[in-house]
Amino acid sequence: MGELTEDLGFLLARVSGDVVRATNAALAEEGLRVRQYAVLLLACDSRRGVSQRAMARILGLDPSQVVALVDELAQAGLVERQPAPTDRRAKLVTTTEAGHRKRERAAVRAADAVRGALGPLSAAEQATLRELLSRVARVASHSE
Amino acid sequence: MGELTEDLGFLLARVSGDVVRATNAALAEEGLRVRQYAVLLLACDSRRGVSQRAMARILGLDPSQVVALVDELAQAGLVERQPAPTDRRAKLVTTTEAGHRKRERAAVRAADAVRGALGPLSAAEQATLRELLSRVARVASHSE
DNA sequence: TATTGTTATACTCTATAACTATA
DNA sequence: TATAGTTATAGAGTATAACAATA
Repeated sequence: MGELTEDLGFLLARVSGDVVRATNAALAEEGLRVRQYAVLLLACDSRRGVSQRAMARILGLDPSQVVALVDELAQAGLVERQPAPTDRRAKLVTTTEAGHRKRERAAVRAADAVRGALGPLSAAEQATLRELLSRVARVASHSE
Repeated sequence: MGELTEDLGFLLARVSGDVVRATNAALAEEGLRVRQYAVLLLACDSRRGVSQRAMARILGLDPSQVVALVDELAQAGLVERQPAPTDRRAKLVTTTEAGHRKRERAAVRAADAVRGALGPLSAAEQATLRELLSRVARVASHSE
């Protein structure tokens, strides 16, 4: 074990890659990839829909990438674009009935995959990890 | 804040993405990307050189991806492929003088970038993060 | 002038399959 | 028969720039 394996940047990328791989494999049975699943979740958990710009900020993606993801989900009948009442430039993404059902099934598979990939850590340690990362992510979502 | 922002898989991918982005930007001044930097580090920290297969296992990459990375570093004069004495199939990757100097400069920039990207966490919290992730990564490196 | 959504383009990363030479 | 390195290819992810409609 050399210095690389103690590098925090490397470790994040390494573990994240494994977790994304495992999650993608699990979600494939529902016809979804992690990115699409994340967009679906954001739409599901919002009352009146989310603008694509807001999604991009939360996801850490370029707005143009969100367009493609919403396109795919819309084509699959899982989400819909609706005109925003207050701002005619914006479109709010909302979830269809099928989208909500899909999300339920996908959430179970995704959670299992993540838990499996992080097997070496106890539930308490996974909670610690979640707390630390969410602090970093929260700052990033605000400043972008 | 909905359920997505509490999802451990999402948080890992989100933070990892930001850190890789920041590190790539910092390493660009040395003409390197994180992947190349990781390979350079592995070669630097080995006495007699590392096989590409071993690198692939540690990095969590397909062996064919390592070929391309070593090609790029070799073309830049930073590493060299040498025949393995014990196994004529294998080639050991070693570092040149220029490679060692490049690594020194790159390491400073990379460390700064990671520390900056994880700014919301104290040094102790970053150490906790490192310890947790290294346990997961260690298991993954063995089983693949 | 700035912002939302969008299209387009190029580049990097990821996933597979196949081939060669050795073991 | 299995392993190390390699080549090739297609698909997913990332990074920019530009544009129309609207604020």
